[in-house]
Amino acid sequence: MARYNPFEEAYDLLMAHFGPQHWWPADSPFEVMVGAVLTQNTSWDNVRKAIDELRANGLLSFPALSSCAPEEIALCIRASGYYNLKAKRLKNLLELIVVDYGGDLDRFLADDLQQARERLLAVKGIGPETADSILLYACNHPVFVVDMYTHRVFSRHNLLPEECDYHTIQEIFVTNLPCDTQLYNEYHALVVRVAATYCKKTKPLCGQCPLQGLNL
DNA sequence: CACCAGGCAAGTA
DNA sequence: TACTTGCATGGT
Repeated sequence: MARYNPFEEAYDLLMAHFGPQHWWPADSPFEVMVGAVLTQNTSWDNVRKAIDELRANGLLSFPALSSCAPEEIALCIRASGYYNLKAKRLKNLLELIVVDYGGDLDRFLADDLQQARERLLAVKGIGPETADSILLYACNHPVFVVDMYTHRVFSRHNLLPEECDYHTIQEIFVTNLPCDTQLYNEYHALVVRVAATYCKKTKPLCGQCPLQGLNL
């Protein structure tokens, strides 16, 4: 039986402090995919405004967004920043569904993890975090999502080195945690929550952080 | 006013 | 390979 380790302990502390986060904040897998692109280096408040605007224009479905010109998408997602770039990235993602899955979103959602991840990463504008967010929160694959917050929170608590790339961080977590979609879902959401609450970039340390209770 | 926010790709040397 | 730059809005 596996030993209790700091990464499991951190999860228990975060869960005890914050409770379940009920991620991803979206009404459908397609909305998750759109949000995953829009939230690149962008606050969720701004992303929500953009998504609301897409919804108001009836564009929050694969067929609707597919038949929409990038210029019109850009207008809707203005609030999320980088709007021309992200309109193009959304189009690239939609094109993947058309080319590799015959325009059938459900086929993409049901594809196996390795193939779906390879294909996502081949899309211009989809990097490791965006791909893994889609795989976990839209497809329900057991993928541990890493982001800036993951690195900041855990390096500050000396559980990760200062210099550590995406794949290395991901490996550390998956080798120290059971492979479980629901666990990974809740874990990443809790990391975002604790970072937003107690681990801001400008504030070096916070005594209120529940991870201060880590027993190392 | 400066800085930050759930990245990624392209350019340079 | 390793470092830099562009992309852009809205909140603090």
